[in-house]
Amino acid sequence: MDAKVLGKIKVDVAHFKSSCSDCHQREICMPANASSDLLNKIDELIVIKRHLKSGDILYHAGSIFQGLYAVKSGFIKIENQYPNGRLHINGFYMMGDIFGFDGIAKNEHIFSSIAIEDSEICLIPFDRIEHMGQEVERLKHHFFKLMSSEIYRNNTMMMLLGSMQAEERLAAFLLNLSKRLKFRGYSPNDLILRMTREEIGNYLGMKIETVSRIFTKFQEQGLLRVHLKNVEILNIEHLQTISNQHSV
Amino acid sequence: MDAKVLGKIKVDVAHFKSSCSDCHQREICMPANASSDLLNKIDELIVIKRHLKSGDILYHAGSIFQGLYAVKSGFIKIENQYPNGRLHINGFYMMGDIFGFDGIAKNEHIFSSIAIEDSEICLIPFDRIEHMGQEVERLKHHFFKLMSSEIYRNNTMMMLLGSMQAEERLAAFLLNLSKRLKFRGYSPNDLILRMTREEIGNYLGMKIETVSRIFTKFQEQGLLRVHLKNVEILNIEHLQTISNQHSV
DNA sequence: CGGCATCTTGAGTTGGGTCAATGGTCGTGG
DNA sequence: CCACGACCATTGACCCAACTCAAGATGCCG
Repeated sequence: MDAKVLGKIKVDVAHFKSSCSDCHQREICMPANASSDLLNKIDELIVIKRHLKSGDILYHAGSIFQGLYAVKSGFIKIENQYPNGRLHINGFYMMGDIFGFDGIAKNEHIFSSIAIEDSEICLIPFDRIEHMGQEVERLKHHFFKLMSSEIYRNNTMMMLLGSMQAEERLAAFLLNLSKRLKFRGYSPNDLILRMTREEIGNYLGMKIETVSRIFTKFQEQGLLRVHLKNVEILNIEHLQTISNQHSV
Repeated sequence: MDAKVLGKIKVDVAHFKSSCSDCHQREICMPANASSDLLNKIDELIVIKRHLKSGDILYHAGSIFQGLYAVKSGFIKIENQYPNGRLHINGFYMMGDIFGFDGIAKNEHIFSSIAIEDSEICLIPFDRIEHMGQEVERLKHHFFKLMSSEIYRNNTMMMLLGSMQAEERLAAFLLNLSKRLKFRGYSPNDLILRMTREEIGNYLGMKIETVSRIFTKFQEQGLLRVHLKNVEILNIEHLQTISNQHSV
């Protein structure tokens, strides 16, 4: 592994410091507390960088757990295929996000991980971290925090799925994407959806037709300008109101 | 702390070895791999045992994170109060379950934890574990596994909330309770619900009237015998069919 | 025994699902 | 460059599961 690659990876790793996995409504971002020692340590850990094409499967349910993954570029979806044939998309991960925690419990993955556009992914071998002892304690602690955030994020999704109306869900989804893009230095108003309407619908627990209808409605209300995967947010405040409106 | 108390705690701790946090459909139970050294180690860690009365708050959103909790007896619900006033019950924890992971991310709790019947709880101070070094590596690893299981459990709930019908949800809920009771050596057919219809409804993303109607319907179909909080499962296979039926 | 919380049941309404048809976009290959 | 086909998105008409509102029933506790 040459210095240039190491350098690039170091950039990835920087995202660890402030990875904001999927914050809905409340902020759950990590404190920027990783020392440069830690970063060097991680350089030794991140051994594999993989390029995925859209549709490629990174791992599927049952694959042996090798470690966690950091998204360098692109978009990844995590989905769960149930024995009865049902499928649920668990989350979308973008640059700087870390995923793969589902593999820790049984040492094999429970979900599947699929690129929804061409992506670059770094593997962080977990067992190596686990056996490096004291030095990487802070890193481990960070993983605990990431998992805890994931649990919080999940709860937010449960809340969304369990008690929000379709319009609120879509508004929350768009605001979440917007926030994550802003966090990464992009415009919070110009979204390019990397997923299909079908995937959005599955993620949000609604049908593709409903997703489509609500996009149209939001556009008619002047909240968005929608053209297929390009979504421009015109009135973020109103969108916020919608995502919170059905109180109690 | 006297020997008797230590002894009692050791019993709690045994649940760690095979804690089955909330398995829906697929089994996610932990391998029984804790050595007795480890158990002794944990004895040193578990310092506080608390008795809670029904309705008591163990911690609430914003409380400083002290550690994880193991349920010795009773029933605990975890709920999340949103700024807009909405409330969502995240899960129910019973004897042998470990909860409190929501506090790790920000070093303060994000959810609230409330006893829904008189309960006994053991605190496992997390920072102490984090700073005990190599010896408790396996314990830490176990916590990683528990958190990973929790993430899986959450996903199952998302799936349930996002795409299952009311009858399927209630069937899945009852089967889950049944399985957890069986796992702990109780009859899988005689359930005493510790939560109200309202709490069940909130957890499952449906209204109290719907919960009630479905209980009635299941009873009419001869699947259950229901009398308030006492539920006897008469036909577990049929219940299983219902919870899986709406394939694709 | 009364007061209160919880649970059940009924009647009417509606959000979002289903089914079906059409329209757009993009990649591929002639 | 255009034409074809595959996929994706939109729109309309209809329907039903679950919600809302409202009234009663049941059990519990002082």
